[in-house]
Formats: sequence, C-alpha cells, structure tokens
Amino acid sequence: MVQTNGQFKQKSHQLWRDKSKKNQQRKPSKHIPWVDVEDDEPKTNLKRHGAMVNGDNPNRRKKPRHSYTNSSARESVQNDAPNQAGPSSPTSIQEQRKQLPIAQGREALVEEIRANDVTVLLGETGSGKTTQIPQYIFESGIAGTGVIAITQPRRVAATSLATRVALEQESPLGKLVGYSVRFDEKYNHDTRIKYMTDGMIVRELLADPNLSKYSVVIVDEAHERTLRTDLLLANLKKILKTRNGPVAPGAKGKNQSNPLKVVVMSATLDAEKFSAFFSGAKILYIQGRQHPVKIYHSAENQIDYVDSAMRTFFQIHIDRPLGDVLIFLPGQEDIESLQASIEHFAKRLPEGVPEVLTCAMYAAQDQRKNSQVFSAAPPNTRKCILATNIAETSITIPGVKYVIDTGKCKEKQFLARAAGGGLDTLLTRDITQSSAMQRCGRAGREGAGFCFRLYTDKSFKDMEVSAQPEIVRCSLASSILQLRCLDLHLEELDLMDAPDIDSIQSSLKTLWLLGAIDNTGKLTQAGREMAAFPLEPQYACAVVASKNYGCTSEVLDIVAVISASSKLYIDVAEQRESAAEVRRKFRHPTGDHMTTLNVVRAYREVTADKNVVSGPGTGNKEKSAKKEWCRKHFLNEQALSEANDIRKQLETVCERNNINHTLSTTSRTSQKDDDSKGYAEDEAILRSFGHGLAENSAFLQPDGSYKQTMGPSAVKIHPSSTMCEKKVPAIIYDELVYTNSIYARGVSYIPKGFFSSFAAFQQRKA
DNA sequence: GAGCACTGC
Repeated sequence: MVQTNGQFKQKSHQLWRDKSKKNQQRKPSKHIPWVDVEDDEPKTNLKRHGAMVNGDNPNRRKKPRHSYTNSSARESVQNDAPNQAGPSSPTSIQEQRKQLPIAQGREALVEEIRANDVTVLLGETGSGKTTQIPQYIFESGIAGTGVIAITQPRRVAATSLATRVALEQESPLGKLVGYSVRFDEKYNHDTRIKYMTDGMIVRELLADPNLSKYSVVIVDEAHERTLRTDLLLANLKKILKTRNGPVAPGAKGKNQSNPLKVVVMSATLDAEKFSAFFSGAKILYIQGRQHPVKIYHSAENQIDYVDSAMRTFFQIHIDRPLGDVLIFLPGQEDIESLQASIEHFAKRLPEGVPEVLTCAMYAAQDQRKNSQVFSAAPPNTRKCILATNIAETSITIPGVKYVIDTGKCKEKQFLARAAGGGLDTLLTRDITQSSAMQRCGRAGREGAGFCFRLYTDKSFKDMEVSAQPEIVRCSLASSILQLRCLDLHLEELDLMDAPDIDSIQSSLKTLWLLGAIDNTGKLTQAGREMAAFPLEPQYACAVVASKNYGCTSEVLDIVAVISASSKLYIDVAEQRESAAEVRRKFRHPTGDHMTTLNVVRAYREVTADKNVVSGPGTGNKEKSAKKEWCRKHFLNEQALSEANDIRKQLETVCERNNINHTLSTTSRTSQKDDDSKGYAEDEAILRSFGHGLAENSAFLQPDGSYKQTMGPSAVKIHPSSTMCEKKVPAIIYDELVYTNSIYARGVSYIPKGFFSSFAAFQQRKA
C-alpha cells in the first residue's frame, strides 16, 4: 500500500501489478470469465400490500427490475431537461407530464393518499414521483390550505426540482412552488409546494414542533436514511399522534382541524420497514422508466479490483461497440492509479481500436476537472470515467453504456468507544445490494446497458441489503443538543433504528465537556446559544468562548472554512510539492487554524485590491482575479466563497444571541480593558478553539509521539498538516480519522497552561 | 507520510 509516486509509475508498467502484499500469491488469469446472470434477478423482498398504481403489466409486480436507483429526484429533472429547450409552450409541458409512467396511476394514487394518514411510495427511477406526487396532491385539494413540504437530502435536488415543478405549474419560482435550502430560499405566503432539504425541516421543528403550517410532508429518498431523515420520521410519527389523534374527551377537536398527511418515498427495498414503522402503512408501487441492464458477475471474486477493473475496461474497449464506461472505485488513490494505468495501456492499443479518453470524478478534485466528465468524447473515442460514490447518487453522467463495479466503497463510521472522544474510521468496505443495483442502473439511463461486477453472484447475495442508517454510524452530539432544546431526549424518541447506547453516552460526554449540558444533563444557557449555530457543537462552543477572548471575528472566519462542504486545499498527487511551496507564505507557526485564517485574510485582500478600481465590469474582473489567485495557490475557491456565505449566516446568529461578531484582535484598543485578557492574537484564538476541541487534544510524549489527553490512543499528525513533523507540548485537532493509522487532522499548538485553566473552568461549572 | 458522500431558521 505504501507506494510513492515513483514506485507507482514503475509498477504501472507491469500488467499484473500487486496493489498490496496480501495479493502476492494470486495468479491472475488474463481474461476475466463472466457469468451472465440476467435471468437470475436478485430477490427484492418486495411483498407489496396494496395496489400497483400503474399496473398495466401485472408481471412486473412480481419481478421488478434490478435497477432501482435512488435519485429519481434529480433524474426526473435531468431527464426532462433536454426537452425544455423546445417545448416551453405549456401544452407540451403538460403532454410530458401525462406521458410519465406515474401519470396513468394518478387517480389511484390520489385516492390512496386521501384515504390514509401515511402512505409509503416505492418508485423506480424515472417514474416522476418526486415531481408529480406533490402536484397531484395540490391539484386534488388533499392539502387543504396548508403547505406541501417535500424533503430532499441534497440541496441541488431541492432547488432544481422546485424549478422544474414551477415550470410545470406555469408559475414563477417562489410563488406557488418554492424551495428552502441553506443560504437560499425562494418562497412566500402563497407557496403551497415547498421543496426543502431534510436539514431545513429539522431546523424548523425547533421553532414549530408540530410543523403546523404543513398539511402534507413528503419524505423523499427516505431509503438513504440520513440522520436528519430519521429524526424527521420519528418526529412525524409523534406529530401524527397529536394532530391526527382521537379528540380528547371534552376537548373540542382542534387537533382534527389541522390533520397531517405523511408520504414516505423510497427507491429501494426497504419499503416494508417504513410501512412497519408507521404501523402498517400502505405501500404503493410505481413503475419506472429504465432501460434493461445486462449484469455480469465475475466467476471469481477479484481481489485486486484496480487491476481487474483495468482488464475489464480493455475487454469492453476491444470487444464491444462504442459507449462510455463508468468505473466505480472506493477512493481518490485508486482512481489516480487506475487512470494512470489505463492511459498507459491505451497508448499501446493495436491499429483500428478507438481512442480512449479518461476522466476522473471525486469530491476532492476541483470542480472544473470534475465537470469534464460531462463533455462528450471526440469521434471514435471511448470515454472512461473513474468515479467514487459521487456518481452513484449525486451526479448523473450522460452517455454511459457500461458500468464496471468494483463492489467497494469507503465509509466513515464513528466508533464511540474507541479513542476518548470517539474516532472516525474511513475504511474500504463492500458495498450493499441496493448500492450495487444503483451502480448498475447508471448503465441504463439512455438505452440498454451492461454492468460488469468484479465479484461473484454469491458475493452479491451475501452483501448487506442496504446500508446502515447514518444514525447508527455518526456522532450524535449535534442532534442531541438540538433535541434538548425541544426538551426531547434522543433515547426516548421512537426511531426506526436506535443508536448504540455507547454512542449516546459518548455524545453526552462531549456536550458536557463543551459546557452545553450540566452535571444533571440539563441544557445550559451556553448550550442553548451553541444550538442556535448551524455548526458542529465543538465549533459553536469555540464561537461562544471567543466572546471572552475578544476574537469572535477571527474564530468565525476559521470556523466557516472548517465547516464548508468542500476542502480548502486542492490536492493533486503530482503537484503536492509545488502546491506546498506556493502556500508556504500562509503557514503560521501555531498550525492549521491560524494558517486557515491567513488564507482567508489573503483571499479577502485580493477582493479588496480589485475594489480600488471601480467601474463597469469590475465585478467580472474581480471574479477572475480571485479565480486566478486561487488557482495559483491551489486553493478551492468554492470552499472560500461558501465560507464567506457561512460567515454571513453565523454573523446573523451572533446578532440574535447578542454576541459581538465584530470583536477582533486587530481592532483592540487597550490591552487591559478589552475581552482578550491580554493574550496575543494567536493565543486568544487558539484558546477559543481549545474550549471546543478540549476532547480533541494530545500531549507530546518523551519518545516524540503524541498521546490523547482524554483517551488511550497514540495519534499521528496527518501529513497534510502544517504541524506534521513539529514537536510541541500539546496539540488540539479538528478530527481523528483512522485510515492506515490514527491521524489527527486540522492540528494546532495549544498553549501549555491551557488545560490546567480549562480543568479549573470545568470544575467551576460543575 | 496521505481524503467516501451529504447537510444546517
């Protein structure tokens, strides 16, 4: 596994390269034998209660296709997109609506939803359920005067769906049809169909625990089982009892006047579980529009999946008609290595074989490169896309006819019991059946396709049916804190899957150390303040603590970058050294947090410089100057501009909580009278973070290694950190991730005396 | 000595 680039390049010249030592004994066959399993479809466990709503073909009901995919939301939008160019005339949009597979079941669907409080809809890809169901409900009057909410796990889905549905309703976006996602909302008092992220509706729960303004809540992509979806489902079950429950004797039926309807939409196999959770709610099945995908399994499991993927690619390339190939791999490292191998061998193909164009797609790669997967291959060229799970749900790539599925992915898992404050693992593991079906569905978007699985049919059957819900694999600190604000306890909530008691206790301990709850487990005033921030409790705590050090402005800058969704630094293996060189000027001796602040300040100066020359067209100039500056420094502009949005949002939260966010170390007047307690700038900032990250701290040992202060583990500083190789008495870190070893990432020096004063601080509180 | 994917009044 430990390969430098040099070693790697050498190895890629050998056809049978050993990716890891454990593969040494294996004698790979030159040609992978494939087993055709088209007629041996996986058992889907679909015992459907109730109607198949568009059942013109009763056989389909017994034998659904493999290729459910779960992002029908985005799919239906994207599928329809090409048609939007010509038919902006209302009739053709209405024609399109009528032609969707779901349209013929419309009346049946509406009647079922009208008759039941809770309905579970199982819809295949391209059925149009996400765009049509809300409109059917609205048009049939089921929703009364209330708002129909449709939740989505991802922001882009919510906004693009709302755009499409507004078009179908022939109403400008933000009126009848609107959306609400972080940093962006378009809706008004007349909005009746509202697409929103699941995170947003969970936030709304805090202000309105009964979600009283919604008459219908549609939980889409429920099978993804995000933490927020699970919390929402639990709350919906509770709300149903209140709003739809029997009228209490003597009380006037106020609860009947505002009943709630819940529609749970899923694209995979666990419809029964949702049904059971809502006491046997009716399951309706909607047929999709998906081309057949022929599935091949390898006769043997391919242990060296990178090598097997390469051989499979060339088998396809040489034997099969043109059509792009999508290869699913677990991570960046494998993608970079496979891309190099494929490019190497593509140069040595015999005459007459088409050219190969490779492109890679993973979250850490910069957007411009990622977007290359969308451009069509030149004539007589086959495009080969190497992607992580990002291509499984989030993004749909056109032109794919062949999928190669390694059967692996990386998954983050929170181990509450390990290493003090918990430990995130990021390890390669086998995918699930529904993930495998999702991946193969990617080959059938535009026509019949082929899916090559680098594992046996038996391995497929041995896979978990669906992924573990997020709630059992994540830190719960943030959710517990939010629930405490509603006087709710996570452990008392009726959840579909309850998290481990260890996980709850570890999160409670974290919250106690942050001062968010007291010794009796009661929410503190500080805890209430922390909960107001859309931040991990650790960073909300740092912001709250910064009041006392007079550096809220700086802490907000750093926290905003840390909590942005994309990484600040662009990391390309071949350019690591030049990137480190050009970014050296940002380095701060205390480590990564202050270094981040330096980057933010420098970025802001680029903007300020360009503002000096004002006039028409300056905006674009400024934009391109920023872009160029980021490119030059291997910085991700998306991260910086998102951080800017987050900062603005955090400022408004500060204002509501009477936290002065303008308090800055640079605007201090007198040493004695300000809030900084006389600390130097960096020390004030790091002490603020120290409060949030006390659990994430380590002391230097005599042998030069670091050991956790609140846990048993030895930790290494991640090589990407500015603190790597440095020896300071104590460090704090943003996270601890176990990959090949336990690495601390986002590391800073913390003043020696901090922890003794912190301990005293804790005792005072207790 | 090296990073799966999402999200937040």
